[in-house]
Amino acid sequence: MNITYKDNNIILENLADFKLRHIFDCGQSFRWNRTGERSYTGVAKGHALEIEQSGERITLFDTTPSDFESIWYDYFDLSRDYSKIKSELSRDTVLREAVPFGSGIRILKQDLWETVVSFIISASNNIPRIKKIIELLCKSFGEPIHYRDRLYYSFPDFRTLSALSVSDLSVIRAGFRDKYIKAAADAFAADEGAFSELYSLSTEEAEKRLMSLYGVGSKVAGCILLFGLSKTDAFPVDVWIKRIMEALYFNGSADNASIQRFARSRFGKYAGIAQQYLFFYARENNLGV
DNA sequence: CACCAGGCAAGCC
DNA sequence: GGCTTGCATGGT
Repeated sequence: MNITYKDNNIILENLADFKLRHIFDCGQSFRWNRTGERSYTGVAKGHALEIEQSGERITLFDTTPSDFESIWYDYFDLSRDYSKIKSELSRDTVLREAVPFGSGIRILKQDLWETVVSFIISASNNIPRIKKIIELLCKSFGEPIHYRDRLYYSFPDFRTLSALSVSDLSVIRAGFRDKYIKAAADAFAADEGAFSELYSLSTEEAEKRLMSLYGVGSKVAGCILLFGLSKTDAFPVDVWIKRIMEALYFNGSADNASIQRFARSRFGKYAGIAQQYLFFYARENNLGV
């Protein structure tokens, strides 16, 4: 990868395995929107960013080398060799076919607290509405961020949300999920250390602790492990993954726990990345609808 | 062609 | 089974 800094923009060249559409359209994050033919704009870690891709050339607008190094390089998981992972996973015949459909997928390293709340909101919900609720949450309780003559909002921290009542949260129209959000904020505020500890725990142990949160079950915990804690062996099973796994590996019905067990033993430490290729493959091909 | 009523959506309790 | 809400769907 070639990194240059020119006119307040960071330009990346010769970066393999990176496609914005694959990264932002696989259900892992909810705060990025298409703002141009080839660009997306979003907010992460308290910073807004517009990022554009034309072919192999990626431009991060109006940012600094310092922010690139301390935020975006890590956020976009640029140190990971996805080519190697893809070739390892492609020993599986199903994945060999699925991987090319999402060849530019990267697992974003998102903020833990943000993923906890975002995936609590995702339960029994659809993406446009999840995005709306999160946008309302940020507009209502986040901090304003000025970027390129526009106003954006940070994701509100847990202390801010913990100070609210459940009824204060009704403005975001999260429905029955509002009490889960409040409970998660209280849990983080009560013992922040218990959650920063999760990074160093095994996937199983971290999953157990996440599932002790009100409103966090197996699927939501899996997403938090994968997207918020970078536990690449986590394999969240949602209805799409369930359908495609049943079709391609089980030749019939299977319960979620069996699917998760099977996937983790078959795909190992990169099961979660395999899950993303399978998810994208299922969506792109309208499988299991 | 509006409008309404029903179902329902990447789960969890 | 119930939960909130908004939206796609199909019927009037």
